[in-house]
Amino acid sequence: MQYELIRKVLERRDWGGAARVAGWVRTRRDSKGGFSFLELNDGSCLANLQVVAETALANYQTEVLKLFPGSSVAVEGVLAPSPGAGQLLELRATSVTVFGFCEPTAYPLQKGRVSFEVLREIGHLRPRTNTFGAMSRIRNTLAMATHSFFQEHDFLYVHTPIITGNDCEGAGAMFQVTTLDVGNPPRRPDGAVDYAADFFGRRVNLTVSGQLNGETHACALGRIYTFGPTFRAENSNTRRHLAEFWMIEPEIAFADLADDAALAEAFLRHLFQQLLARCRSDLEFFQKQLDPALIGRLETLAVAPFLRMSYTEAVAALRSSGQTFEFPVQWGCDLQAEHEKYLTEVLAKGPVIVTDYPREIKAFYMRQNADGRTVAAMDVLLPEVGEIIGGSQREDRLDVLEARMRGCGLNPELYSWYLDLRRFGSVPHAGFGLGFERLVQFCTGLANIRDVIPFPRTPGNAAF
RNA sequence: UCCGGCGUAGCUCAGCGGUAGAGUAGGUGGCUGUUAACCACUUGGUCGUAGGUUCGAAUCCUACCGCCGGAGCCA
Repeated sequence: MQYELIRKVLERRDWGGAARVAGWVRTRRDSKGGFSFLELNDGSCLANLQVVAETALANYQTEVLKLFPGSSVAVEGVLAPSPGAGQLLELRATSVTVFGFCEPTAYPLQKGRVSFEVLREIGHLRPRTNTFGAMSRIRNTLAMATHSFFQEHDFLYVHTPIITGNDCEGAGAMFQVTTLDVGNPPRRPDGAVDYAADFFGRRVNLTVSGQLNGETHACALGRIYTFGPTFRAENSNTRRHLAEFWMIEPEIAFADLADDAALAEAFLRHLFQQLLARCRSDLEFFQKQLDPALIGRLETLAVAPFLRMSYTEAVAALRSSGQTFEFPVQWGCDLQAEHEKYLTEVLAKGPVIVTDYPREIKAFYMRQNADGRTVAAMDVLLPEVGEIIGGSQREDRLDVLEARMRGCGLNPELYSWYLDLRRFGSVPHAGFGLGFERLVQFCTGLANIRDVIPFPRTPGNAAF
């Protein structure tokens, strides 16, 4: 690499040593004392490098004075301690080479604050801001920490399909994938679209969950996880939903719900620890800008156990809370956002793992408990963000699962491969799905999920 | 999809029936080892779109579009 990262340069103290960097100008301040200051950022860290460019440079008048925010340059120079406040060192330029100028009247990222709403309209430029730089580094660290956690615990990374024929997974509306001419598709004699003529010879969609596929590998290889894109065609317009998001789905064999909850907690704890160790200055930035309690909360969660309660206990706690809710709490009803908010933000003041939900409000594949009315399900709830993990022990008894599917109006014949896992050497197993963007939200304090993914996909919006 | 709020200069916003404003960014000049630099002057707008009410609409009404917040769906 021809250029040294600014993050590395900022750690140096060898005054007089040479350095060569490249990056984008954040601001320029001119001094008639015979030089200009350039704040240079290359994305390697939050901090900028202060470059001192003297009028003696051959291109000072012709080029340096035309470096507005957004311009790209390479700078060669000599490291020196900085006499000014605000930075320890500076690079005294011996040459400034311009890659590209940046027209200030046209470039939307000038020095002042730009709102998140405006930044969403310039998704191709917002990675150049402090906020998106910090978010991107945190997102990267959380992704790598995900792999390190599972790899260190002997999980296999399994790639489940993006295109799926599982047309009744029940996790939400799906995007259809087809090569047929949608304006004039082939039709069967009865007028219905003839999907036998489609690319896969059947109707297929983008996946809403890798879980069913993941179970096949857990029930062969023991411990697996997936980490990939997931798609929901719901018309959701909230700060917590995306049509395309990334989900982490571990699946473990020979495990029950308690093992599943313990895994979720250990995983989250590892993520928080890694983040605190590796992204300190980015976290400090978000703490200063968005949430004064951010780092303290992560530090607590990196060591403290999460509060656990059964759904039945949660309902009892809500009913005796003295709070008036818009939706009255009753055993059997799903917990509303206001209820989850009370549990996490008032009762626990932190994450809560709620287990053993009523069978009727949960998915068909969740294992039925001995009480006959609940299933071995769990949700991990976070303050502000809401549900970040949904998981369960899977129903491993063939007859019980088939009966449950019929009860849900599903045709077991369409799931024969899934039922084979129970037919041939069935084992107790469990798993969960973690919404990666909601995790990034929680770890940055960014209120809107559209600001924690590079290119958000939401109803009516797929620009860039 | 439902409920509510908001669309005015590149950006952040004020104006809420009577000739379109401020800060900031940009330009010019001054000053300065500066750092949200500072001081003076200055460029910049079909007030989201289309109708309507009115002598007169950025301002009131209607519809549509977009954005934001809440709800539902969930991760």
